[in-house]
Amino acid sequence: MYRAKRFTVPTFRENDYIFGEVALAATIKDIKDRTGLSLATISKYLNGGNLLPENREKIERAIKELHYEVNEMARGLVTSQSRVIGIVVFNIANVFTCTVLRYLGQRIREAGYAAMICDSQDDERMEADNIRFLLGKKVDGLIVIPVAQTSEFLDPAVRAGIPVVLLDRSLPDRRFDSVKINNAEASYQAVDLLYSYGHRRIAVIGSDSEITGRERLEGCLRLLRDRRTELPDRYLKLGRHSMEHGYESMKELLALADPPTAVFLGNFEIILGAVMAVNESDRSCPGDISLIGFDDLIISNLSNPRLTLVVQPLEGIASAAAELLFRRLEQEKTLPADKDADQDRERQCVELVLPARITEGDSVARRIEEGGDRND
Amino acid sequence: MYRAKRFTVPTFRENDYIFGEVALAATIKDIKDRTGLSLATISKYLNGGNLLPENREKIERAIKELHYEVNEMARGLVTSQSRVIGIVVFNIANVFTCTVLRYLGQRIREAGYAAMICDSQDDERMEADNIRFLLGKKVDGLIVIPVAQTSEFLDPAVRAGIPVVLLDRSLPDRRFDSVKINNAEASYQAVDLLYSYGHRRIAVIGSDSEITGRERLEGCLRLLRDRRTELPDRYLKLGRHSMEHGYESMKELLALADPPTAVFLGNFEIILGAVMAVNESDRSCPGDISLIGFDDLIISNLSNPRLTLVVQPLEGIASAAAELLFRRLEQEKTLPADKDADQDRERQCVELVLPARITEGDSVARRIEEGGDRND
DNA sequence: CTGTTAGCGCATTCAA
DNA sequence: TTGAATGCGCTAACAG
Repeated sequence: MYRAKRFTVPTFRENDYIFGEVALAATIKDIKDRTGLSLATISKYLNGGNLLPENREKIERAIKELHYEVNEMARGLVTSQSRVIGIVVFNIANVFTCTVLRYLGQRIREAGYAAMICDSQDDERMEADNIRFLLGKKVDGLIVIPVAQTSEFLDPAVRAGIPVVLLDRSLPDRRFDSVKINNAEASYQAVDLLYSYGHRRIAVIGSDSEITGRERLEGCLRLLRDRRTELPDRYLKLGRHSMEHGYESMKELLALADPPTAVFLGNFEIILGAVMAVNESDRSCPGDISLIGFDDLIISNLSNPRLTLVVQPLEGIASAAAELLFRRLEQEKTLPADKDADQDRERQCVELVLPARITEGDSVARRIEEGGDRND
Repeated sequence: MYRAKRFTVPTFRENDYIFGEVALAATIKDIKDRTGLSLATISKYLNGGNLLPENREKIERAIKELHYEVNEMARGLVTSQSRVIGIVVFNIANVFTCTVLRYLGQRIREAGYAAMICDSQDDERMEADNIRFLLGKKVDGLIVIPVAQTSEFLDPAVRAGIPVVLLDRSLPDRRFDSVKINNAEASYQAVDLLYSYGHRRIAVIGSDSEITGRERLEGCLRLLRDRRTELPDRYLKLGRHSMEHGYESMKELLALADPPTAVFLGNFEIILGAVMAVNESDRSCPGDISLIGFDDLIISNLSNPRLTLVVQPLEGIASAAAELLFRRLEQEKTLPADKDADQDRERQCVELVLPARITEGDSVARRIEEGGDRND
C-alpha cells in the first residue's frame, strides 16, 4: 500500500487545495521529513511538551503548510481513550431531548471532549446496540437517557470500566450515577396549585408505563390524599406518554356528566393531545377547564391562554450530568487500579435530584368558593 | 439465532467481569489464544469471510465468553475508514433539526454506518471546529446543515477527499451535493393561497439574512408581482429567523391604521413570536387576521385555530441526503484514483430540490369580496 | 480455507 | 531537550 497521490510541496508556496486532486492526509512522518525532527519530538509538541522555540516554530509551520491534523484513530489506539463522550438518547425527535443535548454538548466541549450522539428511537434493542457501538468506538464515558427499565443493557459498559451517568430517568437498580428532577415533588406542587386555586374536581392524565410517569403520578396521588380529595376512577387516565393518550383521555373527561374543573397533564406529548382535544371541543381554557402541564417551554408561548407548566431545569440537569461524568473520569485517573477503591465507588453511585419549578401562565382559573366544586 | 446460555468452564483463565474489577477488553489475540486459530482467520470471520463451520463455532463461542467487541479505532486505523458519518447541524435545539436528525439516523444505520452528530450552536467558528474534529475522527462522509454562508469551512473536507452533502441550505458556490426544498416556489404557493382566498392586504415577516429566508422572500415577492398586488414597505418586515423578530413585527403590523388581513410567516420561530403577539392583542385569527406559516408540524395541533402551514418533507429530505452521500461513497470505491473522473465529479455536484406541500388548517379566512380589501 | 507477516499513525518508554 | 525503537488492535497481502 503506497501513496499514490501526493503533493510535493514547493518551498515557498502554500500547500493549497488543488481542484480535482485528493491529497492523503499528512502524518507526523510527513512533518518529520519536512522539519528533520524526530517523531518523538513532534509527538511531544502535539501533546504540549517542552521544546526549543526554534523547533516549535518549524513544526508549526510544517503543520500549517501540510494541513496536518492529528489522526484521532491512531492516537486513540495508543492511548486507548478517545476523548469522546457517548450520548444515548431514548428519542432524539423530541424537544426535551434536543434541549438537553444542546447543553450537554456545550459542557462536553468546554471540557475538551467531543460528543457522539446516538438515537435509540424508543427501541430497547437499538439502545443496547448503541451502547455496544459506542463502546467499540472507545468512548471515555457515557451519558444515557434510557428507554429500558432495567440496566442490563449497560453491562458491557460496566465490563469495559467506563463511567455512565443516567439522565432524566434513573433505573431501579442503583448501579449508576444519575441526574433527574424530583418528579413526584414537582407533581405534588402542581396539583397543590390547582387545589389552592380552589379546584376540587381534579383529573390526572398520566403514564404508568414509564418511570417518570409513575413518579409524577405518585406525587399527584399523594397531594390528593393529603388534601383529602377524592380521585374517582373516571378522573384518572393512565396510558403512555403520548399525544394519542392525551387526546383521547381529554375527550373522555370532557364528555363526562361531571367533568373535572382542572386537569394535570403528565408530559409534553400529553399536553399536546389534551390541548388539541380542548380546542376541538366547545369548552375553553381556563373558563371551563383549567390545565397544568409537565414539561416544555415552547408551547407556553404559543398557546392561548399561556399554559401553566412545571418546567425542568434542563441546563442544570445537563450541567450536573456532565460534571458527574467528568468527576468520575478524573477519579479514574487518580485511582488507577485500586481494587478496594473500586469497590467503594460501585456502592457510592450518586443520585442527583434537582428541583423543578412552576411557571404560571393563564391556564388555571381561580375558583372562588373554597372547598366548593360547583361551577359558577 | 438463539443460543442457550451455557457454562463452559474456561481452560485458561476466567476473563469475566468481576465486581469492582475492570477487565481489559478482549482482543482478537485473546480469542486466538482461546481457539488456537490465527489472527487472520478470526479477522476473516469478523469481516464476513468463509470458514469451516467448526472454526466459526469456536470463534463465536470465544467471542461470547470473552465479551469480545471489535476495537473500531484499530480497525479504522488500518482501513482508514470509520464507517461513521459526521453530521454537523447549525442548531440542535430545534424541531426541524431534531426531526431531520431522526430520519438521517435511521437511514445511516440502515446502511450499516453510524452517525456522529455535532452542534454548531449557530456559530461559524464552532462549525469550522466541528468539521475539523470530525475529520480527525476520520468520518467517511459529512452531512451538513450549515450556518456559514460560504463553503470555505468545508475546505478541509475537500482536501481530505471526503464527500459532503449539504442539507436544507445550499451554498452559493456549488461545490457540494445538496438537498433542500424549493423555498421560493413553496412561498409562492403559500402567498397564492392567501391571494386566492381573497386577501389583498398581505404582509410578510421574513428574513433577508439567511439563505432560506431570502429564497422564501423571493417567492412571496414574485407572487405579489404576478398578481399585481402591492407590498407597501410597512407590510414587509425583514429581520432574522427569530421569535423576537416575529413578535415585534406582528405587533407593529397590528398597530397599523390599515393592518394587513393576512400575514406570511417565514419560519418556525417567526410563527411562534407572531402567534404570541396575536394572542396578546385583542385581535383573533382568522377573524381579524389570517396567518400562513412556514415549517413545522407540532404546533399545528396545538394552536387554536390550527395553523395553515407549508410543511417540508423532512423524511424525504433526510433520505435523499443520505442516499446522495452513500452514492458518493460507492462511487469512490469504484473509481479509485482516476484523476479525470475526479474532475468530472467535482463539476457534477447534484442539487436536489424537493417540493414542499401546504397543509391547510383554519388560520386563513376566506374573504368574500374578490379583489376587495375592505374589512367587512 | 488458513497462517505468516507487515504495517496503519501515533505515544511512550529508554538512551543519548 | 531530542532520537530510535516498540507496540496499541486490527486488516490485508501473500504464501501454504
